[in-house]
Amino acid sequence: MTGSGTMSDKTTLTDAVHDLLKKAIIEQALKPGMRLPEDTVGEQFGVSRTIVRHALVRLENQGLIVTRRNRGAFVAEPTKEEAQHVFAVRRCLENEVIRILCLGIPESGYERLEAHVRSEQSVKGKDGPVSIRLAGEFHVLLADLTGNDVLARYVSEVVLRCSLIMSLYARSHSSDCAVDEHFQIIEAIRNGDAQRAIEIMEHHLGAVAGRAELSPKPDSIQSILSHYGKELAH
Amino acid sequence: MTGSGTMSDKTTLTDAVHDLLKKAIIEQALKPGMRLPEDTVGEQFGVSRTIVRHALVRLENQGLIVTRRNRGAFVAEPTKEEAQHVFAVRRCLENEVIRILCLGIPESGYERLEAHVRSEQSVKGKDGPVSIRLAGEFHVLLADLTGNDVLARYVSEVVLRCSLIMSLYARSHSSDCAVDEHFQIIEAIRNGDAQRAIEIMEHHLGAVAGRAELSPKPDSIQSILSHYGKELAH
DNA sequence: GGCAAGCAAATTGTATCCAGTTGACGTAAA
DNA sequence: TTTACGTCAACTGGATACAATTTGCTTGCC
Repeated sequence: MTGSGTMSDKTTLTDAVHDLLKKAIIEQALKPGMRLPEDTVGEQFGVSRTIVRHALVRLENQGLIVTRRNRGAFVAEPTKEEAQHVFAVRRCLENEVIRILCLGIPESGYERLEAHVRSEQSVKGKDGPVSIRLAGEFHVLLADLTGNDVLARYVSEVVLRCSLIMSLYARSHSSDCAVDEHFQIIEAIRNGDAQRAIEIMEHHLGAVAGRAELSPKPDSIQSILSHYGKELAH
Repeated sequence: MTGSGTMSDKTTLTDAVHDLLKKAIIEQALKPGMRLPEDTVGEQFGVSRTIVRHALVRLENQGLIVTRRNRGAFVAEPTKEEAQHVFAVRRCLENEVIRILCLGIPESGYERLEAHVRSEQSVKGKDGPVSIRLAGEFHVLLADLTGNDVLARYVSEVVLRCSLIMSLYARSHSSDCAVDEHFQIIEAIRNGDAQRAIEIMEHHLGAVAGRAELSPKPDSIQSILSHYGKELAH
């Protein structure tokens, strides 16, 4: 994460719990569909339900969990349809990022990018969850470099959701977001060739999405059971 | 009072308060910079601080308010820089919407769009706030028609923020989002000419943004006062 | 007269408490 | 054996109560 320093003095408890849960979800410690009772979570972190609830509200807004009335919170299980929606938005946003970066990039940009990719390489194939998280953070870093906070925030959200999606549907986790392609993206930006940079990014995201088995058909309970429903309807 | 409207049966109280505050902000009943003490708001709506807090968290996530630690919540006052960021993201997202719609649009789509624009016309020049809200909702409706919920949600957010921005910086409210242009957009989509549709949308959003006086320089308190600070520093 | 320290009011941050709802288990009847 | 019903435990939705922090004002000193 960007600011992994001491967070206890400036941020509120809610923020801390929120970050922890987010990380746990991304790193698949909390698997999709898993229940998140407020009591249990609060007990685990040593805070009261109030805090947990606030954190859950935020996570829901980010699409990482879903809540059902009087039932509580569950780690989101995006349908394949929803997953495609997220990927579509991500492509759109990240293309914009590339477009902006090709127009100009802060001095320290390349340094930070390359440093990040190197750190990705260092854990490549070793720690799955951390690898996934770092891969995502590369894209967030790109978005940050645009200087557009709004854009960066949305990119961050969709990248996170993509991580969740990949944990559900990806065939192989270890090689997510091939590091080579990250280098290629940096290079394309350095050359200022927006057209080519976007092509690479599209290919890159396509590869990531392709690693997930997102058949065009949705797989929601409703749509699955809709085929069987007729038998009962008679 | 809880009473204004039948909201209490399906949606949760938090949702109701959230919607009410959102509407109040968009319609400029709550002006940028205005404080939103939890007690006061809760008292006004007849709910406790707990509910208000949840609503505020959501509003903050949507960028409509900002909160400062131990200070409370304030209606957001986007700087001109931030405003440009929002507009940039909006352009990006809405172009994607157009692109998708040009590939295909639900049967009832044109009907709903035209009905909406007609309702826009009916209040044109009469009720400022409502007019602004309807104008925004046209764009949200467009996004909804893509069938991509994630995209629709983000569009909804940036449109809302744009409404807030316009209330801060727009020279003239009444003619926001010229209705004619909305018709043109519908027509372009009907023709399936994505290129031209995007052009129109770009022009349309450009016109909206142009109506706001967004000078390229940021206008944060710091940057403004930095010019005056010298006199005191001597 | 201006500045700093200190006190008091207001407001948020957090915890605890009560009530309403949901799902599950167990029991009884067909 | 299966189905229907009734009870119950667990949990969330919401409200209230307490603690910590900030702010504005007052007071005293330079």
